[in-house]
Amino acid sequence: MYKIGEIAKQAGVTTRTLRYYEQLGLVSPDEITPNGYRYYNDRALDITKRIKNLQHVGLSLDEIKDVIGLYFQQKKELEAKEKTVGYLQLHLEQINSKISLLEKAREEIQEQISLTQELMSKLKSKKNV
Amino acid sequence: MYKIGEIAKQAGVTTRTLRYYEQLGLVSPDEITPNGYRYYNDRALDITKRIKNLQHVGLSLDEIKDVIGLYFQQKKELEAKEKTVGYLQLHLEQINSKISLLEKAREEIQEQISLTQELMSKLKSKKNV
DNA sequence: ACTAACCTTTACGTTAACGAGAAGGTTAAG
DNA sequence: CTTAACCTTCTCGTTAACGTAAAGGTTAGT
Repeated sequence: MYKIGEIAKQAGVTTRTLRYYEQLGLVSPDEITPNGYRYYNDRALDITKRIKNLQHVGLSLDEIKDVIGLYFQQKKELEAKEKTVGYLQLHLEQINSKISLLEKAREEIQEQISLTQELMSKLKSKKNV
Repeated sequence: MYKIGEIAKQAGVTTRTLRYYEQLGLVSPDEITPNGYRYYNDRALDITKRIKNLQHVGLSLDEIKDVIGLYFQQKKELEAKEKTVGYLQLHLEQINSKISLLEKAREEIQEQISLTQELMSKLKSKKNV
């Protein structure tokens, strides 16, 4: 069990952020002692890291709320599995479309790089005459 | 030459957004007539679309401002090419790290999908006894 | 020349995702 | 048993990226 500061440090966020996530229903402490101290487990750390990653690639906390559970399914509940698969596939498409946007960008950048480098070598050969 | 509404429509943004981008120095009209009307060319449309894409994969307008020019280099200026290549490579790394985050997410999702589907088929075979 | 459908600037409003105190209680090591 | 380093709940502030009128000028088709 870790206190909030420990989790925050490991996940690279502030304690404020963790409480805010909790408020949004994204991550919750495993236990809250009578005096109000939050105690987390490793799972909360993983979730927090994943939230950060998804956020970093352009998802809002609101969108993340809809999908974060899909990453950390307990293998117990046997109901409504079909729905789960549906959500997973939707999310997969979302991810894939972002990937292809980024890959397009990457191609363009690489093209610009080689174009520019060609230009530079032409300039250098002129200088070396 | 297109008026602002036309560009907005094509790019899938509002006119407000275009003026806001202009204010940030991201896209400018080709010409502004004496009465204040903005007239754009196709290049502005391309830029706007690219901005939207980059924004969609998690870059802020501030970050975009630093790189958007790299996508639309005029092949004229022959100075400072080395710097340009440097910036391009930095941006490329940025893109690549986002891609790998997304690919990790994708793998996890796919794993969850197959896990869940396995579970479902087990359940179905039980039912069919 | 009329009018719908554009365009302009100015300015206040909104949402998301926290940051930054204030005021005070808790823990853990020496 | 003291004290530094934690933790708590407020509450107000901030930045980004626009939205949304308000009040008025312009264009283009009939």
